[in-house]
Amino acid sequence: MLDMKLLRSNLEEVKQKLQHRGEDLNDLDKFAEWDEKRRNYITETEQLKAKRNEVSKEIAMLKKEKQDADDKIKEMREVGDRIKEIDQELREVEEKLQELLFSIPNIPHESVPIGESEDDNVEIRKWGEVPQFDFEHKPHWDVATELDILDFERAGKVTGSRFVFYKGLGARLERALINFMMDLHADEHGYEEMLPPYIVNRASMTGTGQLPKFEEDAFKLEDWEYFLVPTAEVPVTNYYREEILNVDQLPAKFTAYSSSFRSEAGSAGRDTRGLIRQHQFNKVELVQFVKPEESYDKLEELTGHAEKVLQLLELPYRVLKMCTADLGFTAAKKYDLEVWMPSNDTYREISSCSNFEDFQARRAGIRFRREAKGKPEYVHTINGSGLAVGRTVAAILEHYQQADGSVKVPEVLVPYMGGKTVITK
RNA sequence: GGAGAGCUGUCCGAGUGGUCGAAGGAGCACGAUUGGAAAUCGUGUGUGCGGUCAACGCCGUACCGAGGGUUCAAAUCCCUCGCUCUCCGCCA
Repeated sequence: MLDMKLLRSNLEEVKQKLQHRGEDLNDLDKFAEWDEKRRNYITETEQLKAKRNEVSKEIAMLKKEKQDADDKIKEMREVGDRIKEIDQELREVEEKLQELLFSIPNIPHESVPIGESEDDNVEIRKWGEVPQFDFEHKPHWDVATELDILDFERAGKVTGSRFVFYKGLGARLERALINFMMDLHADEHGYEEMLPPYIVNRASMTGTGQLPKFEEDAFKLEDWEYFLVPTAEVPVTNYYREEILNVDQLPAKFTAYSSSFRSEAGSAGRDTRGLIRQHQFNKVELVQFVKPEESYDKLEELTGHAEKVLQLLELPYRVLKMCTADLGFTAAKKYDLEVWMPSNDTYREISSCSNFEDFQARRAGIRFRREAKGKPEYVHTINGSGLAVGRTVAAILEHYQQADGSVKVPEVLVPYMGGKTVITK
């Protein structure tokens, strides 16, 4: 959510900054009208309320002295009716205004490249060598199915498409990766570990920006105003919803493992095979609540924390700076980490690191105070995957496969795999 | 699932229709006192919105779990919902 005061004073400038996002902004023109209406209603109703409060005190006095107050009571009854009318109008215009505010995306940071599509994202660095294989190379789903460590078919029977069973050392590998990532972020990168609820309420989904606009992307529980989390970002960011933090709590850094659930509405037919696009996947998330002046430095730092996972796993990747058209609704700036995926012969997204500035904080009411009596200010929130675990497994299976069909265990994972150095049949 | 109790400011806690943004206490901040500290005394100590101001601020309004209702007037009465606690049942 954007600052209403900013919209009030610089509407044209905001529109200009948003124009490269490729979003429909026609409603923005209504802002000035509704905002003015709202303020007029407020002024009017508050004046009447002041009057009512005043006269009510007089009525109390009169009654105490056993005097007649019928005239004043009658007058106030009319005032009360009028207040009700105006409040109703006010409520209606505020609803429209809020709907509008919730539909406006975040303003891109000045360092974000202007672009029309994902083709305009800018590669800013590359790490590692793209591998050459001297044997017939297989996609990860074939590697895994032959080793009997992933079972897509039975998952289709038990649940449906885009679900999977991990088995044996496959399940162990997923668990090893989760532990490895969590340990790295908790012990080396200074994040506090968190295990959040997998189900959240509507207010939380609204706080981080999934709702109201993207409800079709989420799994909603029937008969409940509850949603399966699409990412641990939602519960962890909302941990401090409607709170005022002390400045010495910042930066607050949390790393959380959770399963993530996405309906994948609109991506029918894409990545139908393998682990790349599942309705349920595991993810280790990094979330930071920071002071506004630090958020861009912290974004670089957090992105580095995610990159460190790929480096330790020795998986080649590149970092993309997302352009205005590919920022998503909530981010002011975003880096994607893409791992080389041999079966696709291209890089595939494995992490997304974003600075939301105060966009989420304003929606979720997360503030901090610099001094004991200072005015509360909105924090900045940043987060990133560190990493998407399923896609990491896919990358490992493809990069570490050997000619005989076995898969070597990356060195850093060996202790997490009970000492096993290779996955064989 | 059944029965009951509760939800008030940073915290504890009083308040069952009028002068209550809310007693009292604790905490915290500042000042006095002190060589320094403790103790003591004094002052202050929420947020949103609207208005006003160069600014400190000031004025108005709203907020006592959330939302609705009754009333001239609601922390206080009524309804719905949420959460917490206790007992019973069930259960990993």
